[in-house]
Amino acid sequence: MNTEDKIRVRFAPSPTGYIHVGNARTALFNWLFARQKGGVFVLRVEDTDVERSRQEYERNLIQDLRWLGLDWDEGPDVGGNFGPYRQSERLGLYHKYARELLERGQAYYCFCTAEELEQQRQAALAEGRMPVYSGKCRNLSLEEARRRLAAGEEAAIRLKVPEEGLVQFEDLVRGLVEFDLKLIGDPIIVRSNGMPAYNYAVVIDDALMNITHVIRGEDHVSNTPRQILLYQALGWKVPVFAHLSMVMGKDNTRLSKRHGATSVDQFRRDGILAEALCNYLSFLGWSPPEGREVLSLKELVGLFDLSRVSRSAAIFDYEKLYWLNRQHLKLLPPEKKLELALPYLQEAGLVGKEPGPAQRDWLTRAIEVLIEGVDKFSDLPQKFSLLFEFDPGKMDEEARAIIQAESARKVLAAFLQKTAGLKEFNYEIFAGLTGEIKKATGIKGKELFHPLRVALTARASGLELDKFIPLVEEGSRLDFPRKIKGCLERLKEISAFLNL
RNA sequence: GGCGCUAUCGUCUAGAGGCCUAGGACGGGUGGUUCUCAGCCAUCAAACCGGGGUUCGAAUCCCCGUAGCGCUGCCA
Repeated sequence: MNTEDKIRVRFAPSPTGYIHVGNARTALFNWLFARQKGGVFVLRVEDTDVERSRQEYERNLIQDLRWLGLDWDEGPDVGGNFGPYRQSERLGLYHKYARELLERGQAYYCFCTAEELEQQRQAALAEGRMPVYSGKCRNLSLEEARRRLAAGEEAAIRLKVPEEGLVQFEDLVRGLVEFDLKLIGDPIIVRSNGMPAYNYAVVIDDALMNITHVIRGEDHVSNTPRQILLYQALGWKVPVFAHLSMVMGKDNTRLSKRHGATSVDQFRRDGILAEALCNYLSFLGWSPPEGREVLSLKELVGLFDLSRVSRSAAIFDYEKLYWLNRQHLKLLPPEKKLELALPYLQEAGLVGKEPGPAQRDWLTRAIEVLIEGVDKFSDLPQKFSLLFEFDPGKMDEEARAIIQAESARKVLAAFLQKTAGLKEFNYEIFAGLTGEIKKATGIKGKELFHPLRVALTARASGLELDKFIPLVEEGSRLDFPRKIKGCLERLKEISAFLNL
């Protein structure tokens, strides 16, 4: 394969805030396609909207994309042979080709005012027509236009589009799509403030950057004919298009803050794994050929297939994302879990700034057992409260009921009595004692263990006691910011609480 | 309003005319795992938008309707 037909795709966000999962999905699909085909992935920043674009947003964008695990071969931060990669730095290019179109008579200056245009638009809408530009300035000569410009008048530049005919293209996910030229009208390519219009800038950039496949959201389908017309006017090769369906919220409206976390940044802060998010995002409109669904980024690259992308909109399902995250969590080595969990535990005030080896070792084991069934890292501190908190006064109804049952009081009295003089406690002692109580009272199983669980944890449910007891005992000897109470201390408190 | 796109379990989807008694996954229900919760395992319920064609045969192709979404900017 020579460089001429090497696949080149791009992700071209505008830096107007944090990156949304819908856009992240588009970025991912482009990246997967490029990586699988041995192509080039380009990052281009579309910052021509002076009103909304902000320099710092570009940093967020890059940070989010990198966090997701996507990398680009060319972009504003890494350079490349087709730069610059910020539209604001390509203004000269847009003007150059606009001039060419003007001189060839394929574009013209339009002096119509915004008010004038708005009036026509309303009129068209009222009559049920497609609001198409009237063509008022279409036949102004370039000389006259330049005279008026020199005299201080402002003008936008419009592309001269054939009045009738059909524009069609073969969309990789949608098949043949066609539009009637009568409904298109002459689009503005350069605004009167000198900035390029979106539909113009993308074409110049995609063409100059040798983009072969334009993979983007479905909301661009209606822009595509105008862009194709531009390619044709410039005599350039039209790329292949693939339009991805929209991502919706639970109520089938566009995904927004109302629906919960929607930005990549939010998911990262919630403690969702990047790989799980990519895995989930890949299922929005695509499905793997075999049944296996828990897939690494690398596996995704191998399996991805644009021809398997579905055409209908997908609703973002947090439950499935969490499930996938749990699956990816399980696959992580213990050290990695500790590394990722630590900030959340520190934030919650459970762990100090630099935990020593003993604490790290203990935390690693605790995380290993507590992370079962946890959706995301931000839920972990709550789980840790099982170890760090013990307050009989805060027991819920269920726990109280268990501990106050007739047989429970019997078990507890016996257990408390046997542990009264103990200086230390561990699981072996616990197991020995419960054996004795079982023999002495005949109480066993749930009746025996459940009250003891409540006595030791002040909760009705939690870790298996053979895991819980060693963790609490060892944890109580470590110097955490929030002291962990040992079992004997807990028993003393529960004894006082129950008045036994 | 116009134009475009879409339409399979609650959700993501498989399905490219007979392999469909419509498959999988999430979520839900039930049972098991002899301390709980979780996890895990097993199991159940759950869908082809409606109407016409085409065909020996349609979830799959065509038309109409309906619904949803997108676009309809000198935003991107």
